Amino acid sequence: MEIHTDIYLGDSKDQLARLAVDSVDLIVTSPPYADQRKDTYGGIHHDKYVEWFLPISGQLLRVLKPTGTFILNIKEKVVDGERSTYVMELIIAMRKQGWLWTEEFIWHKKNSYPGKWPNRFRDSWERLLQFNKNRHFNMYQEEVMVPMGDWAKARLKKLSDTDKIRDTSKVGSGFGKNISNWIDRGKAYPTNVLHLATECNNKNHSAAFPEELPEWFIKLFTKRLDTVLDPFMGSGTTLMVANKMQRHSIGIDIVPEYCDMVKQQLRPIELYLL
Amino acid sequence: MEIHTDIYLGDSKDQLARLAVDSVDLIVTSPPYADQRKDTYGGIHHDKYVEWFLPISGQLLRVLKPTGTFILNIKEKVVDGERSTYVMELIIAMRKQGWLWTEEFIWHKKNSYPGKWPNRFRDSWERLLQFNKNRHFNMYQEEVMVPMGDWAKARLKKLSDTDKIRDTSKVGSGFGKNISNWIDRGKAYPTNVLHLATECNNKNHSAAFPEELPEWFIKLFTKRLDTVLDPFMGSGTTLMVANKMQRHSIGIDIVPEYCDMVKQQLRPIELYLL
DNA sequence: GATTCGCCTGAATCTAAGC
DNA sequence: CGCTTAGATTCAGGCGAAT
Repeated sequence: MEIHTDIYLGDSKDQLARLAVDSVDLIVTSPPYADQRKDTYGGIHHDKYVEWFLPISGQLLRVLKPTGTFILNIKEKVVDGERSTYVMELIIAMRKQGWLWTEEFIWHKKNSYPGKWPNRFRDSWERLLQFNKNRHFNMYQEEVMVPMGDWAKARLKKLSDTDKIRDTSKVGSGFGKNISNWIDRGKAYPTNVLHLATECNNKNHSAAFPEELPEWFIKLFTKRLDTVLDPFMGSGTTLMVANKMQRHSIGIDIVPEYCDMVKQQLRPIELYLL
Repeated sequence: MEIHTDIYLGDSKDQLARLAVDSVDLIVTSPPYADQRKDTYGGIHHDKYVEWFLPISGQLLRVLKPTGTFILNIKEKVVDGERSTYVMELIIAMRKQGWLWTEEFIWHKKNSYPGKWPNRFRDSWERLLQFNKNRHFNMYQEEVMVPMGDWAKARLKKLSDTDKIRDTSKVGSGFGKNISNWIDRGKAYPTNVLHLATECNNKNHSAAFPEELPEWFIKLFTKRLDTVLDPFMGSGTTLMVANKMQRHSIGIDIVPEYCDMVKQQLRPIELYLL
């Protein structure tokens, strides 16, 4: 039972063309945002971003399985006192390309970058856009259930009358059944807001992507031996997590140093699994 | 020192035409979302939403002072398995109309509506879009500062050498001065993510708008005797808060019952203030 | 061992100076 | 005068060392 990890060096668009149609279960990636990371990725201007990204998302649409999911981590920065609109335009353009814009998760970065400005607060959230090929896709919700907060215990102690009335009026058998489930497992389904701190350890690469983020989506949208793709691999956080979780993975990056580094880091994990 | 509260019954676009140019300091509103509230507001279809809203935002652009701010609470719902894109299109259209899209705050609704779906989690956030007429606008950041985390107290007990070095190396006199500020106030500036529960004890009006929401923006963007406008008043939460905070306010609603109700509720507040 | 404490830094953004 | 770069401002989580 071997876990494959393939790393391709080169431009995403070109390397993606080498992958087979309908071969990937989940794409999780954080591409270079507009006007950032000039040194490594060239820094795409916000006016050219949609034009730059569409050929890539076209390839992603090709390689993703019909039941698969594409998670895109992105956030527009401030340009000349305004939020840039390229992400809005990208969503609209990707829908025309054939994607379904299924959901937008919020990543609340609890430790956001400090700073003070006369007419703006610190930016402490990013978008996690979910795209799909079909309305029906694989989703394993039970895998990401979270422990209930104290509010649940308090509420369970004594159900108010309106609680009962309101819920039983909507679905005949819903509420009572759920309650028993809650007591059994003490867990609840999460929402579309994720609270995670950015990675803050002193490694060489800038991995502002905490492991919990890909981990959560890999749990939610794949099962063991599925295939995860990150076309902007960077320091390889997504691949590392996929590997640990017994998923096949494919990573692409244009920076040779990143590719080498990820290969280095994967070796010990593979040995450990043997 | 009398606080004015004006309530207009009728269609927003028409009633806004009665207001003077550059007369409002802050607009906070939660218009009917697309495909919702059919019974009271007619239920605007998501394909027609931009077309419906632009004449209203045009009037708002007219009545807002150059230093004023427009906060728009909105969230697209799911239509046929996808998030509707009308909010994205609205942002792009309003920029063409002359608005600056300055910021997007996230309202994290800690107690979101319960429910379970096969390929979707509960939606627990909404957009709070900030629009302005100019890059420079009034913002009173100190009014909404929040208590610092515990780490601050510990840190202030004894400043480490590196703390001083890091900051003094960059700015000659910066850090010592700041530290004293911190001691004085023990507070920090907030971020663009707001954590508020939805109002549970709401009465007749369908839109659950907690008082803390308009309160926060009124503190942040206005001072005493400024004017606050809500062109979709509903149950009048914004006006009530504005009144309590000694701001003039203007409310518009097409539903006579809401206008009557808000007038009723305002009377005791006015008496109290006298 | 459990807890505290200090060090470190992260997709920030504005203003002003430089070219 | 427009574009680019430097300087200034400022929180919170995580990790390792110390108690």
